[in-house]
Amino acid sequence: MPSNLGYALLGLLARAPRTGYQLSQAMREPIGFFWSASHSQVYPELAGLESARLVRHRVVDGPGPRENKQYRLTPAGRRALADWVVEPAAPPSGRDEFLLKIYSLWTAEPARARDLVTKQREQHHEMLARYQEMEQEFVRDAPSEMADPSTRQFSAYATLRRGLSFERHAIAWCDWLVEQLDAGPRRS
Amino acid sequence: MPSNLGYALLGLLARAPRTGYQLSQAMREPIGFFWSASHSQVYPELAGLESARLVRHRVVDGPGPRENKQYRLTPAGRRALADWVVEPAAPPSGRDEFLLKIYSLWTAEPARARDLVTKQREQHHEMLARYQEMEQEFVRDAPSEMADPSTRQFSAYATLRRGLSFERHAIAWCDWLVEQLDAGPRRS
DNA sequence: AATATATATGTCGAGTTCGACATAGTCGTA
DNA sequence: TACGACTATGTCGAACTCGACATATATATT
Repeated sequence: MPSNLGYALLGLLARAPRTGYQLSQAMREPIGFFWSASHSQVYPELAGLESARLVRHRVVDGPGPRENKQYRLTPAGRRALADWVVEPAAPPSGRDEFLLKIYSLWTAEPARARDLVTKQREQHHEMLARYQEMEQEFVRDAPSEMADPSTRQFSAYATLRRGLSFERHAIAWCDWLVEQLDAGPRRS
Repeated sequence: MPSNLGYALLGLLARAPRTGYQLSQAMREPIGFFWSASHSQVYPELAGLESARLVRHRVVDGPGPRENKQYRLTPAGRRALADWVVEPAAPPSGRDEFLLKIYSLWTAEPARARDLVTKQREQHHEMLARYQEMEQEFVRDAPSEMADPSTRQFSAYATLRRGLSFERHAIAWCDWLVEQLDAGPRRS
């Protein structure tokens, strides 16, 4: 049984054949927005998927110095992916270093605390801008597929839409927090 | 240098002295909402913090069968926590199994895809209800501290507020997604 | 009286993840 | 022509994480 990373790779290969290097790049972006992995994880996982007969590869020639192994899904791989997709997902273990800091924010100097939050707000703003650019690309390149749930473009757009919503709400929350910090201690 | 888990424990001990068992429970809830860890991680980490002189323990008697080690922060521990809090947080590695499934949703049968999303929506709804109960507890127990950023209650409320906002947006996104799935393939 | 659950602290092994190391050709820039 | 960045595939070790195992008393339920 593949790991989540394995299914991420199967999901990419279901869209198009790719080399290990290309898969590694795709794991940075766009998959990295919700599941990241470095190339040192990708290559062993890919070997595992092949020994489980879920993917196959053939050597093609490319610009690089090494042999290019292009991977594709097998019918069994396609089935494994479709079965996994509809199984309920485990609740996210939810590791957010920033929220962990916020939980202890009361121990910090107020001015430094404010800096931390405004810096985080800026980062969310940058991510939002990046997502908005990606949204424009969808509108440009695949306006009709975006509304058709049976297309790979729709699935990708759905994840992007979650990112947009998430960043907007994170910014609003940062704004609220800065407001509270600026108001300071108030005895009622 | 402690790990993030170490700082989570320091953050709990900055609020009150606790035993390893109590810390393990707190890592489930409320810390678990943004940073989870099982007791098998807590005990070794606690030993590490002690050898770094960031916490100290003394044996007290309790209801359990074993000795109760009650831990507290040292001045150095308090300093280490306050310094860590205001350092910028690393961007979250963002591992969301559900979004990974959504990225491959187009490979699934429409009816099963719909089931998956509505089930996820229900889970978000349950979490929202839980958070709302916790919010009521804040209003009941510490209405004045909630507005004072220098209190531990404010910090905890700030994280709760993020959870509330996150769940509401997640539900709205699920609703949008179900709507799209129900509309089905539309050729324009 | 028996059973299950909570208290309480730990160890162990398997799996996951990350950064660093290794190798080497191509292409654009200074 | 030297340098860095990109292409391309892989290994290695350290750290992190999780579930299972181990032990043993107090309390509540059946």
